[in-house]
Amino acid sequence: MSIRTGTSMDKERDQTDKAARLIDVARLANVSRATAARALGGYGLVTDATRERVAAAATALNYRVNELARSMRSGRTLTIGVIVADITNSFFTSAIRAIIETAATAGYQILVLNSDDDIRREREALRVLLEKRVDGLIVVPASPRETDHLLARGEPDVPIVLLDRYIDPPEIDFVTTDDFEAARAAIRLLADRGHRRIGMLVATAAVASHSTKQPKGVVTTVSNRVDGAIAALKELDIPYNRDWHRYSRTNLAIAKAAAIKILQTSPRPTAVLATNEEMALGFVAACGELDLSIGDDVSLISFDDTPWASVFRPALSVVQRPVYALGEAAVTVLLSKIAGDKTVQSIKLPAVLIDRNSVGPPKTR
Amino acid sequence: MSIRTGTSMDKERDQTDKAARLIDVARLANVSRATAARALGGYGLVTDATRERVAAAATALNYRVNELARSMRSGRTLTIGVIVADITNSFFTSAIRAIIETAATAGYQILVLNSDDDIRREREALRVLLEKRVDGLIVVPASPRETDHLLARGEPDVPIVLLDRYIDPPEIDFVTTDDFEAARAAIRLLADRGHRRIGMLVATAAVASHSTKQPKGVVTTVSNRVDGAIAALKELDIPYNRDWHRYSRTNLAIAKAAAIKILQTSPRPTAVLATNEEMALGFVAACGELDLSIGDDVSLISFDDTPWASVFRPALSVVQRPVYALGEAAVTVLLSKIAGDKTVQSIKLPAVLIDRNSVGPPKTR
DNA sequence: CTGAAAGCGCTTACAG
DNA sequence: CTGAAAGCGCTTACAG
Repeated sequence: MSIRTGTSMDKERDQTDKAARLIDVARLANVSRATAARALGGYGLVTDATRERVAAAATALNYRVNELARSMRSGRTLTIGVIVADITNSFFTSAIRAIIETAATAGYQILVLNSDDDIRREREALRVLLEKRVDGLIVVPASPRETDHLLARGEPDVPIVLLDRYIDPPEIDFVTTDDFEAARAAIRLLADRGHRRIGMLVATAAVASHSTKQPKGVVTTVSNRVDGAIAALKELDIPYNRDWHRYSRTNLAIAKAAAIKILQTSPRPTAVLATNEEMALGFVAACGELDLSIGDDVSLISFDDTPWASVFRPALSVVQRPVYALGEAAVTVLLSKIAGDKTVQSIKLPAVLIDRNSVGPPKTR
Repeated sequence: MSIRTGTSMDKERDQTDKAARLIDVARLANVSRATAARALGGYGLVTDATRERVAAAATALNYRVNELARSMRSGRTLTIGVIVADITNSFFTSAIRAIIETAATAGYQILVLNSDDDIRREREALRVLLEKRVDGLIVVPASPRETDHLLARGEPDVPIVLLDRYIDPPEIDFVTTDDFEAARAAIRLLADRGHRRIGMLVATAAVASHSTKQPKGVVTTVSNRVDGAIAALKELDIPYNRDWHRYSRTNLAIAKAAAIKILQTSPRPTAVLATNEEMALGFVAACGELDLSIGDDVSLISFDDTPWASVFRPALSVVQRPVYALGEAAVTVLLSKIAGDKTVQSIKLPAVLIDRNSVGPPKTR
């Protein structure tokens, strides 16, 4: 019967040679492949006796299903592809953790790729994920405009949800923070405390170093935060001073240089809003170098509540984005789309202001 | 000829219905599947004319190879599975980045899973990766002893390399830092600066909260660092004081509590070695709470050069592990094993001491 | 409740 | 240089 290899040392070979296949398990349990599959997969009808025999055979042979074959036949991989801008950024790693945990409860695995905020790498990552036949995609898009590859995913429509940022004609579902409101609230906090000279340190991958004017192709989180801040300034009749606003590449050294530029204007701003962890760090470093005391000589509020933000002296006042909820929501929306839901769901979650000690009253010299 | 579907609206269907397959491309280009595959894959012999015709057909149909099928047939997935303790930890994310970049140059993709330093989740992650038929594995093992699943990977021996930590009888290749020497050097730096009352804040997942005695099942990086530190103390004839040494779960609040315990002994240590980012942060938080000035009232040196370490005031003196080189080396070793190399290669890279401003002379009251 | 057969989409020998 | 055929390891209808 055993056509596969034939001779007497089958047992030994099974252990040392090749991974056991379903047919090996089936033979050992004296059933057909179909029955073995049903027993192992826990679907269809099988007698308890058969199920046990098959289970025992599988254990004996150290059988492990070949997911490649299973997926090919079933047409599903139970895998979600994720493309983030920067796997090294704590905001994204926290989001990834939320995605992994949420997806796991539904039996889905996660395949994470990095785009480095580079549209070419994003295209490449998308291609790879599609070739691996992921069942759905969660993408932090590198650009709000260059989106053809996201829109034309080829396949009979692999479901996709954008995370954190969205695209310009909002043709794809997204899950994000209300960045406009968050920035607006941050500015209002500064104003409430008496600040009238307010600057901004804005992180973006769209610029090589740092610059005073907004580069092209800036991502929605960036434009929304800037717009929200400017709207607040207008509402409050606070003048907008170009020299106090800088767009900086997301990089500590560059952020520091940009912050120094801002702080060397005269008069300098009495308070600054930083749009992410690197900008906050760069600002702190600049203050160290210029011997300015934060919360006293100059105030700081920044996006994202990193672990060190509360440990710093002074503890940093921050805009805390609901990162876990964001990742969770992205998966939930995606799973509903995978299940066939056609309605577009775009979710904007509110951020919360955590006021610690880096925002004091303005120091008037 | 066209058995698949038959009728006249084939073109339309190809665009809206199903993803194009190799056979669709082949038909459109008027060649066999074998030829189409060769043209697309860039292997075997094909005329330029044929190659171009096939390429045009592929583009026209928006063809994307099915990696599942390709892998099943070829027996390779060009994917490396990675299991890390904590995807949220900056040391591991930097290592992952190095792994991704190094692997990419050889055409390999990375599939990252998280174990949370939990042996059960590690087993589960391993199973998933093996079922997905990864070509190799890079694992940060959660335990030096519970290693049966790592040793018996089933498959005809899927290559594996351990990263950062290794297992007790060192039966599996590993790439790690020389933690013993690094800790020893850190202690010597403290001693050189005059410290004789030296404590240690040790991160470990093997304890629920914090404790004064070393828990069972501690990972090699932990035991090596502790051993290195103790060896240095012995060499220098510095007394070892149990109350100044704490094992803490890797968690900011717990680390802070543990640090407070250490700092409330009397006399308290004049310097402390922290074994990772969380411990350093916890120690800083504790000093803030107890109103102790770092580098003055008490000195600190810690493992891992995080972005904020140099921005803090005082800037933290740290043991900088060669994280990028570690990830790179892990991939290099793994690829050589995938290529069939049977020699065991265990690599220990040296760390470097970066002395900034958190280590001052001991303050004698 | 169980089995025989077909087929998922490729690539790999083998012929020509 | 190109093609016909087999087969990777499963699961899915379809019979019985």
